[in-house]
Amino acid sequence: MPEKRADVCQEECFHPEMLAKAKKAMLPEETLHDLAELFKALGDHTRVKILNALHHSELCVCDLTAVLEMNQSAVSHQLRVLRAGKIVKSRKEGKNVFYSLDDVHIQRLIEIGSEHVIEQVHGKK
Amino acid sequence: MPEKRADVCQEECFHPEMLAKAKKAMLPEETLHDLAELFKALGDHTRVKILNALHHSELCVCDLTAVLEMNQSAVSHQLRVLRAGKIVKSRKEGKNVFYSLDDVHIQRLIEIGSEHVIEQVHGKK
DNA sequence: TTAATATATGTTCACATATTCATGTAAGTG
DNA sequence: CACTTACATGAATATGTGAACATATATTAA
Repeated sequence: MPEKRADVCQEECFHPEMLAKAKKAMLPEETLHDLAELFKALGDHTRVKILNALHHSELCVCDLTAVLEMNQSAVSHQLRVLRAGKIVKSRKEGKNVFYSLDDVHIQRLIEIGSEHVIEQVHGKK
Repeated sequence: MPEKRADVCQEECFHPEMLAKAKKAMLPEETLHDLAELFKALGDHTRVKILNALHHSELCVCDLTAVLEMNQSAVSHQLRVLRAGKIVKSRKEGKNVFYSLDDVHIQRLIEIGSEHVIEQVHGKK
C-alpha cells in the first residue's frame, strides 16, 4: 500500500508557465513582510476607529478617548502600535499630543477599504 | 487627598468643535467593524504572499503551494480566511480550484500598501 | 468498485495581542 | 515648591490565531 501522501502535488502542477511568471513578479520578501505588518496594524477595530476619526483633522489623545469612548490607556496603547507602524504621526504642543495620519497612502487605504466593504454589504454580485 | 484619577479628561477637551465634527463624520459601526476584519484578513505574511502571487493571474491551490513553499494544508487554511473575507474568489475546474483576487479594490490595496512601505524603507522624510 | 489526486477541514499547541489596572513622566499652574 | 493634567508604559490576564498533523471530501481514472 502506497503512502505517498504528498503535501504538494508532485508533477509541475498545471501551469508551470504562469507559476514561473507569478514567482518572478513577486515582491521582495522584505516588502511583503512590511506590507503584512502594515495591514496587521490596520486590522483592529479600535485602530480603524482612530484612523477614521483622524481622517479629516488631527486630534489630541483626549479628543480620541472621547470619540472612541474608551479609557485613555487603551487609546494610548493602540496609538503606539500605529506610531510604530508609521501609520500616524504625532506632534507635541504643551501638555497635549496631536495625532494625524502619516500620509495620503493611509487615507487612500481607508477609503478604498471602506468602498470594498460597503459594496460587499450591498450584495454586489 | 483627592483621588480623581480620571481616565478621560473631564472638560470638553480642547477642540469641542473638531471633536463634534469628527464624531459626525465617523463611518457607521458596522462598516468600521467590517473594515477592521478586512485589514485583519490582509494582515498576515502568508496571505499577503498569496495575494501578491494572484496579482497578475489566477492560480490553483497547487500552484500556490509551490510559490509559497508551504504545505497544502497551511495554504488551504489561509485561502479559507481570504474567501470568508471576500478577498479572493474561487472557481472549480475538474479536480482543481482556481483562486483570483475578488475585485479591483483588493488590487489597489496591495498596490498602495506596497507604495507606502517602500517609501518608508527609503527613508522618505 | 478501488485507487489516486486535489483540496478542505477539524484539532492541538505555542504564541501573539487587546484590554484593564496601576504607575511613571512631562508640562503647566498656583 | 506641591499639585494637577495629559499622556505613556509596564504587568497581568484572557482571548485570538497560525502552523502542523491527521483526516475528510470530491473528482477522475483504472
